[in-house]
Parts: sequence; C-alpha cells; structure tokens
Amino acid sequence: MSVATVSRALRGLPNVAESTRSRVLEVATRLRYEPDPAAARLAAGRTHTVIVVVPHLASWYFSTVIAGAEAVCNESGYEFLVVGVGNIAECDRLLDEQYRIERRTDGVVLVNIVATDAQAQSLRERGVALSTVGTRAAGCPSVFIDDVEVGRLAAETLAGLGHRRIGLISGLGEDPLNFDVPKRRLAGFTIGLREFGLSLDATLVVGGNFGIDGGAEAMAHLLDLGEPPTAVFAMSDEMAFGALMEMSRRGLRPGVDVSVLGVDDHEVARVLSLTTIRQHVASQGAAAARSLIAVMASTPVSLEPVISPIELVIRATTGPPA
Amino acid sequence: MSVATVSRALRGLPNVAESTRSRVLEVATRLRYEPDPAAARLAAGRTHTVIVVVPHLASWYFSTVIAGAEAVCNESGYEFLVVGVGNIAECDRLLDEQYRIERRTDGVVLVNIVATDAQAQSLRERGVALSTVGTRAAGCPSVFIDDVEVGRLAAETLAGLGHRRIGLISGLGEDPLNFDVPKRRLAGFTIGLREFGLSLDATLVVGGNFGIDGGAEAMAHLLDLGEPPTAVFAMSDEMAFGALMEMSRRGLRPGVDVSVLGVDDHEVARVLSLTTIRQHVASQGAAAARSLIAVMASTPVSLEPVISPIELVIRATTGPPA
DNA sequence: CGGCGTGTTGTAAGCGCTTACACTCGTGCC
DNA sequence: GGCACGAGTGTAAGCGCTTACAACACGCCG
Repeated sequence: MSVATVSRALRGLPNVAESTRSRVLEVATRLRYEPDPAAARLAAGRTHTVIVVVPHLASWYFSTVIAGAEAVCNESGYEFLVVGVGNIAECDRLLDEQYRIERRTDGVVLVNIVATDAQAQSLRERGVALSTVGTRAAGCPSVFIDDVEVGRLAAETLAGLGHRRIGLISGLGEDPLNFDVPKRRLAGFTIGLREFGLSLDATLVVGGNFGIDGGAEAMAHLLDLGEPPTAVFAMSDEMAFGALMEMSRRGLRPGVDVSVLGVDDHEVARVLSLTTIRQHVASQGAAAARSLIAVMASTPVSLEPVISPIELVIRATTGPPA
Repeated sequence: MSVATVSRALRGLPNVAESTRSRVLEVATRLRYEPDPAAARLAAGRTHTVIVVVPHLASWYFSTVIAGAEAVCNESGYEFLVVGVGNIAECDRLLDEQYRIERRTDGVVLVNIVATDAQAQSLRERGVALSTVGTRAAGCPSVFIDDVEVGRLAAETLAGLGHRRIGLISGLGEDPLNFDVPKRRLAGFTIGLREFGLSLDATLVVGGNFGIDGGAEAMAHLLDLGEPPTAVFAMSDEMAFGALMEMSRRGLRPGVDVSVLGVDDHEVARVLSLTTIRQHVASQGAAAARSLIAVMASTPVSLEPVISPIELVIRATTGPPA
C-alpha cells in the first residue's frame, strides 16, 4: 500500500475503496499513528490552526470570549492560538506585517479589535479567513450586540425610574485600541435620553477605561460634582464594580442614594446585586469560532452580522431617585 | 549566496562572517522575509510553540495565569497555544495519547493539573519540556504557593480573632481533576486550628467546587446548621463571593454576624471588601513560562520548586465573633 | 614549500506529508 | 472483441526549511 493511498484514506478523500480505507483506519489506530501537523501544513498549505486576537487576556469579557471560542475549536480539531495585543501599535504591527499570521494560521478571530478594510482585504488575499466579535470588519462574518440599543435601553431604564441627571461612565478616550463600542453605546444613550426629553450633559460623561479602578475614579469624579447625578450608567460591569466600590467607600447606598447600571452580566454582578444589561459573551465567542471554521472549510457563510441578544437584568442597584 | 548561509545568518549561528550576516539581515528586512515556521519545524524538529493546559478557561484564576504566561511567550517569540480540559478523562487522554502534544509543541505548562510520573516521564522522553503551576510534577520546574501555609494562616487569622466554630468551604470532593490543592489547604487549616487548641469539625467542612454558586450553596448549608459557624474560610475568593451572596440574601453582615476569609485576591475582592490571602497569579504564570522556555533552550534550570509568596490582606469581612 | 588547522561557504539529503499525474484493471457499450 | 471510461492505486515531485559534510581559501608552522 502506498503512502498516497494511506493519506487519502485517512483524510476521507474520495477514490479510495471502502475495504482499503477501513484496513488503513484499523492499522492507524492500532499503531496510534497521527500525521505530523507541520509536514501536513508544509505540503498542503493549511495549518489547521486559528488565532484569536484580544486586547487583554485577563479581563472577564475577553477570557470568556476565549473560553467560548476554544471549546468550539477544540471540538472541531483546530489548534487554538491566542495572542494578546496590549495597544494599537502592537495590534497594527500584527495586522500589517502579517508574517505572524500568514502561514501560521488558516483563520483569525478578532475580538473587539477593528481591522481596517485594507488589513482585512490583505488577510483575505493571503488566504486567511477572518471573523470578528464585538466589532465588524469588511467581508467577514461577525457577531456582536446592538450597542446602540444597549445605550438606549440604559437611558430608558434609568430615565424611566425618574432620574433626570444621569452620569455616564464610558470607555471613551483612554482606550488604546480603535475600539468603537463606547461610541455606539454613547449614541444610543443619547437617543434614549431624548425619548424622555433629556439631553446628554457632557459634564456627566467620564472615561472609565473599562476597568474597576477606572470606574471607581470616574464615580469619584461624578460624586464630587457640585450637583452629582442620581444615577450612573457604566458601560461595563467592571466599571460598575468600581463605581459601587467608590460608593461604599463614601457610605452611599446603591439603588437608593445613587442608582448604578452596568453592562455584561459579569459572573460577579449577581453577588453585588448589580442591575445590568446582560449579553451572552461565551456564546458570541463560540459563534465567531463556528463561522470562522465554516469560512475556512469554504462552506457558504452568511456575511450578515449576527446580532447577539441582550436583556435587562434588574437587581438591586437601581431604583427611583432619592 | 547559498540558502544554508542565509539560514545560519538569520538564526545567529556561528561560522558566518560578520559582513555576510549583516548583508543577509539587511536584505531580509528589506524583503520582509520571514521563515516558514512549519518548514522550520519539519526540518529541525522544534516547533517554537508552547501549550498551556488548564481545566477551565473562563475562571479568574486560570485566565490570569494564562495572561501571565502569554505575555512571556509572546515576548520570547513562542507561539502560545491553549487547551482546556474540562474533566479528568479529557486530561488523561491528552497526557496519555500524546499526539496532541508531541510534534505540536516544545513544551507544556500544566496549570493545576497533576500529571503522573509516568506521564511526565513519557513527555520528557519525547522531547517535550514540562513546567507546572499550582502543582508539582516529577523532574520539571514548578511554581506554586505554600498551600499548607495558606490553610494554616487562614485558621490562625480567624481563630486569632476569637472564632471557635470555623466553617470551611473547600474544593474537595466534586473536583473533576486530580487536584490536590484543597487537600493541602485542609491539612494546613487543621494544623492552624490545633495551634489554638481547636480541632477540625467535619460537619463544618463543605465542598464548594471553586465557584460562586458552589460557595453560595456551601454557605447556605453551613448557616442552616443547628449551630452555624461564626467564621468561614473559603478556599477561593470566588467561593467566598458566593458565601457573601448567600449572607446578603439572608441579611447577615459580613465581618459582624459571620466572618468570611477567601484566597486569591481576585480583582473583585476589594470591591466586596473581602479579607483574603493574596497570591500573585499572573506572576506565577509568567514564572512557569520563563522556566519552561529556559528548559527548552537547554539552559540549566533549577528544579527546586519556586514558592510564590502569599500575604494576608485584611479588609472588612472579618472581625471578632458577634 | 607542503601539509594542516581554522574559518567560511556551498552541496545536498532529508524532515513527513500532499497531490498531480500516470497507471492498471474490470465494466459496459457499440 | 475492441474501446472508452472510471474507480482505485502507485509514483514521484515538491512544500521551505535545517544540517552533516564536503569544499575551499588562507595563513601558519615545521
């Protein structure tokens, strides 16, 4: 039996007699034979590897996306490589000088990283499939939530409770990556306010950098204002945690003295009884991985973005103004 | 100029004239040439890849270890592959049928996964370097905390405050992997109790499965006892979070009605003012990656385990008994 | 002045696969 | 009965590197 026949049999290609194939399979399992991935890659040009690119690895959101994607890749027999790009320079270096990507992977999942059309195009030309979560990129499947609706729903929720001065802890400004989520949530927030006859007060908008400390500092800033807000919308639960921390430091009661609303439904949110707008992070990661695998397999894939559902989870940190 | 010379020049091997090397380097950067990793692997047998194996990807502890390790690998030019093994069967399959590992990687970091001596031995024979965090394996560098001391310190802290009935929310029992950390912490806890003339009360020991819900259920169980404990040591902050959640559900005040002590110093611990025994998780991941890289480079490495420091962080969830 | 060591470069044989192409051989058909 | 055909199999040429070994130039010593 020639190596060619074995190769064909093992990979399920046609033009192999069933009897031959089963014989090959039997011997292969008996010998615990496993083809060398590097040799296969070299000969066939496919790496059977996906790379997931995230800004930070340690934050809840990203590690949860990663977990969702990893499970799918693992199951589908793809190697799962993760690279963290701390800042925009590193990110652009990765996407521009594509040597880190080309020939190392068949596809990349971009998590909350915006690739320019040129970068996306260039990747596609080099035969690298693309898929994004949190943002969209040209000509590839993507999954994200309706961030405008998130902002609108937040405003509706707080204004609907009767709040008129609503603070906003955003991620805008200090963000190291071209991250446009905060902008969309802000836009929706403004729309939502307008529905209640309110308008955005720029003095009540503070950057929180999507972290606990950032959230705490932002909250401190808001509470130090001459006329502090009676409610605060934090664009992520982690920033909301920081806000709550600052409040407890000052002896303020969440949902009574000041209402706080987050986004994500971080697993600790329920511990803090945080009212939040839930999104399904792991399933977004999984969906992105699935689309990517479909693209790599040349399965026809809808390029229509998948809008992952959100839902308001009311807990104890929101209430009518004092 | 021959390919051999170029190869040697690019990889910094000796026996290349300086003039030649600089000329090669100059041309290589101008042409943005980057060697094909698969071809290099096939020819040289080294993959320049490390695999990190973790039980779950999404939990704070593991994602933080991963973050620490990733940063080091990225910096050192190693590809960073992560695989999650949900249960012990999957884990053993990975470590026994080593085809997923051999020829795919030069080294693996085992995070809180115990490999048998045979498994470790077999990996070494196949030229795969090993390094562990959280546990130790035969003949490879490892980094972990002194879990016995963690348990002892916990008992000392709570008993020192005057508590005599101290509950323990452990990870024991339900654990899907061969995880021996809970056993060591339990042993230390017992030692610590003894220093105060106390002994372990088995009815006050409940499994919490290292998660928030597990912690909450365990706490509920403890509080439902005829004579509930006045203090509780949770073997992880996430279980402590669950315990706090259960307490707030019942209107109990942490540190006043019941004291709670955790382990880790999870980033949310300070939000909840949780008293905890801090460990430096990211730096353990980084240390393990560094040792692994050293082993792969055949740098002499101490096989003496690195004991990562711990420290008691006193916040508000602990106090004298009511 | 020939042999020899040293430092540099070239040659070529793989590494373990994939795949285009050639080949064989039994069918069905005119 | 010869022929086209297609299914099944084999042959061999790479894929892009690494590395043992050969080759060469050069200066040195005996």
